Amino acid sequence: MHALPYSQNLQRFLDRLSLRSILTKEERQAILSLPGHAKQVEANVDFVALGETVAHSCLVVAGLIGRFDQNTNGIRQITAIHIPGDVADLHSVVQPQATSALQALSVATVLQIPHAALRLATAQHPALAEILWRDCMVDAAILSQWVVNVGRREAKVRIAHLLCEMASRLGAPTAANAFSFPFMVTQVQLADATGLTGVHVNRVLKTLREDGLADVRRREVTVHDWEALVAAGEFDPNYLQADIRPDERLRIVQPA
Amino acid sequence: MHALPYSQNLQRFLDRLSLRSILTKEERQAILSLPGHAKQVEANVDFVALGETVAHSCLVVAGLIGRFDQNTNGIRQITAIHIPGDVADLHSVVQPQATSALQALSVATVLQIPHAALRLATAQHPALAEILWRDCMVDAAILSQWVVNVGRREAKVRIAHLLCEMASRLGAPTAANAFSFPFMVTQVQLADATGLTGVHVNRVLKTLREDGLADVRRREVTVHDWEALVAAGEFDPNYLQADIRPDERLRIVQPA
DNA sequence: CGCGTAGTTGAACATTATCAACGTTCGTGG
DNA sequence: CCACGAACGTTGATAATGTTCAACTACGCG
Repeated sequence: MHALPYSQNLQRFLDRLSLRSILTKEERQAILSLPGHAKQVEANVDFVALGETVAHSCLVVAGLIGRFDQNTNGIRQITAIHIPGDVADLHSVVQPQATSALQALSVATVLQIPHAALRLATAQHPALAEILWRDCMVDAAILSQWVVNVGRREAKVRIAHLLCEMASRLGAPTAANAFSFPFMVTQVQLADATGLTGVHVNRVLKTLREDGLADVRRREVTVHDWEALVAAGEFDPNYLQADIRPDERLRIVQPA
Repeated sequence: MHALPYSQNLQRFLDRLSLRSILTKEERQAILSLPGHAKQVEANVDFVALGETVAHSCLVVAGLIGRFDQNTNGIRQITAIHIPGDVADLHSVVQPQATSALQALSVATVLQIPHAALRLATAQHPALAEILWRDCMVDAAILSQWVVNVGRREAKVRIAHLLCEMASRLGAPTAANAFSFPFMVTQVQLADATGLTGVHVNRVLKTLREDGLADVRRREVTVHDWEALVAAGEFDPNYLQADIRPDERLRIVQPA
């Protein structure tokens, strides 16, 4: 993994927070000063296990991190995909007993930030509690959409929706209607995220390709017609809360 | 609706918070002193609409409140069911623009608590921010299980799981293996919560009845064999985080 | 007693799963 | 740099699960 300068990893997290919250200079500095221990995590290995009590949260530095649950037959369901800049289990600060496992979708790097440091930061800067809380709620809004995706959309729509969501979150779509972006997941992982089987995902991807919407292969998504893909995926990016204007960004505790 | 003494509504919310957090006397008092405006909400009418910016959160006093999303065909998906004592949209304190609609499942009463009051309380008692944040994360853990339910379980298991979850959250299961509890939802709402059709829910409920597991009729669930229902629903109550021992309850900001 | 909502049932159909085989790509060590 | 094995992707045939449509029944409320 290309090692970014240490502070740059935290900068991405700060950027994410700043999308929805206003931070003072001191609060920004507190985020950027968080300590952390970089760790490489292998694909298909839990680095946080179900039921485990953790003492740090994992900032995604590179790669993708999935949140995994399963039914009693061991059939898996991915309930969240975290991208660089996300803290995959920020919720563990207030709820350290894991209710899902965490796994890299392909080899990834995370920065383990001790809860103690996050707690200290929120104690010194009370507004940070609300800012981190808000960050968790963005993930909850995404999760809510996943319920709809898996519960009330057909296979093709589900996959198109997931592709749209990931493209948007990764900041891939530009003015152009066609573009491509790396997406390091297998078809089976795509199936686990959409509640389908690997075989069926394969067939759906084929039709997306044949319809000229998008080509998903070799861990890369090539969108040929973004508008059409958005329509096929019934995608309305509003729930991502990613385009909140600066004057709409929230601040509950007023700066001193 | 039988009008509880006003403070008793907030007491149930405080009870819920106290299940997972330790509150000081002052913090308890701050919760109990929250102002609110009681409001009766009709079934099948959004009292919070998608995209609306709200200025208060709704504590459920009586009845059940559903969080509704839908696909572009208008087919609905219920992503959460809130019971008395829950604040259905506590997240709106930090994210006031609604990403789902709220509706009563049958006529219900809510207490609208102004965000301003909640903000003031958290400003005066910083630990409340973490306590409310934690409360939201309990709902997120439930939401995560709903993704699994809808994505990776068969119809009968889904419905059994939902019944188990609601029974547990309502505090219905006792030492006895058979009991009953009111559950004011229609079969179609059950379908919207599980990602099925009303017709299929009807058939599944019939088999649950024939198998001697549970009888769901006339807005009342009669569990005949709790253990068997738990097995049929692949239900592991751990994710509810409802049985955290007092010494495991969290407190980040230490009392002064 | 009549009307609207909710629940029930059957038959035909659609979507997705399952099973099984085969093809392709990628990474590793010789 | 090539060969090999393992993981990943592709395809067809068949089966299971749940949907749709349509009709009919039961219940609650005025």
